[in-house]
Amino acid sequence: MKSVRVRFAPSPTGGLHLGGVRTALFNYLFAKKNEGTFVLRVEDTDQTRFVEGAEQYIIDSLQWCHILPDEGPMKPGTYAPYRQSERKEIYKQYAEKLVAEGHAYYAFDTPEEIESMREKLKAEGKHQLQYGMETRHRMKNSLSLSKEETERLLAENAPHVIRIKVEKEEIISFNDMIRGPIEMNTNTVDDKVLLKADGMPTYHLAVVVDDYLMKITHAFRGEEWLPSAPVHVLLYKYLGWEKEMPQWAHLPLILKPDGNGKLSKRDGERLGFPVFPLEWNDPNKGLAKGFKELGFLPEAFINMLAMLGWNDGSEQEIFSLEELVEKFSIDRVHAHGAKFDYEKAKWFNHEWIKKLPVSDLAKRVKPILLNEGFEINDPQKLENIISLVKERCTLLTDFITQTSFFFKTPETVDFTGISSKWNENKNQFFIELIRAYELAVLWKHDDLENGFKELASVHQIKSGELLFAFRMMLVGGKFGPGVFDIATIIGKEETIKRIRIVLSTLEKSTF
RNA sequence: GGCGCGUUGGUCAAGGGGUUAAGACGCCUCCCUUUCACGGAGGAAUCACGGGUUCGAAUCCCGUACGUGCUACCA
Repeated sequence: MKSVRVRFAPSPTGGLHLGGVRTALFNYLFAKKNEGTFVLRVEDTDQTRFVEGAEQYIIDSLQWCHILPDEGPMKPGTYAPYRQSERKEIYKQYAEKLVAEGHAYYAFDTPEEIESMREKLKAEGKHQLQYGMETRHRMKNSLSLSKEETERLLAENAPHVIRIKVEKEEIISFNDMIRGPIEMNTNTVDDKVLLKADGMPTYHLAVVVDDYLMKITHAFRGEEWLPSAPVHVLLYKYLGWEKEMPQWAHLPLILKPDGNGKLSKRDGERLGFPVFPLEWNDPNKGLAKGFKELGFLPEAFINMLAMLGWNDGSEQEIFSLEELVEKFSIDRVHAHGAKFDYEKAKWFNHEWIKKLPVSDLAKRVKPILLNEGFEINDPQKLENIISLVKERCTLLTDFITQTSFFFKTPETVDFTGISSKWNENKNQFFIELIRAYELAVLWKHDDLENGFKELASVHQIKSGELLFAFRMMLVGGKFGPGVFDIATIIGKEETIKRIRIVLSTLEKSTF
């Protein structure tokens, strides 16, 4: 059996958005599952749209998600180079071969001439405005021109492209791993440009040549490529590579959450969620935050992406990369698009925060807290804090507000809940609590709680109201883990300090 | 316009001739918790429409509608 080689071939023009990462993920899963090779190749066939830094961005993104290519632009292997701009001569050679064998031709038309052809067709009431079997004889190309004229133009270096010559009334059929058998008539296929006037290939020529030369066995790409698949099948046929044609899978689209159409960067801005794995700074479109910066775990990110268009038929929803490799099967990928749901994406992250071992989670949370200016000197203390608050955190960045009171005295305290019910008795309770806590030798959770409750019954106050006030003193707001857990961690001195601060403020405002 | 692909609650979805049509997110109610979460128990909400085929259709076939993609010297 031939070993599996899949390729991920993004174009470095607009970063790498959700759909792109998912294609990469499915490629990776399929390759791993079959103990095959994952090839990363860069489709920079259009220099005018190439964005500087995008190639590195793609690599960084895939590394963040732990989809590490075995081969790629960073690690040239047997089939290098992987950048299409570096393979220019290879494509030209095959394009010329196709011309020589009568499957392609030179076309000398200017864009204006093509435009006027379309205008004319429109005027004639035609629906199909393509440069193809119906129109090529009216145009300026090596099929309509005499041999001498063609040679003269070529000798003069007249600008020209090479177009595929699509034959009439031919049924193209191929099998899609997701959609099953697909048939299309060549009559609706136009004579696509294969080699551009600048000598660069179009995508159509480049994929076919690269996949063949790099011995690709399985090719996954977005559904938007389905209509041009016949051109690629034709190229395999004309180049005599039919037996080497990879198996295709056209992945469904990821759609906007609210309306219609493919998810775009603008939708993210409009609806307030990221569409890029990492922060992406497009020189033309500006900065866009990524899932990483917003506090997503890569585990949750790929888990969420995998479930958008695939499931294993069971009720399981939380999968690690390893589990995905084990369970993945291409025939369970859906044929229809799925709307992206940011709420569900956050739910995945929440689940992963709860699932990850505390020590692992601490490593990822620590830099975020350090960046916030929190002082972390005791790793065990950090882990204790994290295990106390992790259920309350959906995003990694939530740990900032959920842990700040462990590191800093609250700057503002929400008094609205306590000041209205405040009285001298309660005031006296806390004064005595300070005294009792000052005398505490061991600073233990249960002792603190018992002491607190005994004192409350002495004062004949329901401990609920007091606990609420105590929480305000320690946390500053109506959230966080148990108050005695907090007191235990922040320590005697800090606990007493916080009670005093609030007490004096209340004294000023209430009495 | 032409061609392709698709259509199960608001969203992600299981199901592939006989089911009370799973489950998850979100929403609502209650329990737990004298906070916020976690957790637990419930609830509302679905087979796009019309024809066939069949004893029987969400499931198979055909139409229609709707959605979406392509229709560039972009990928």
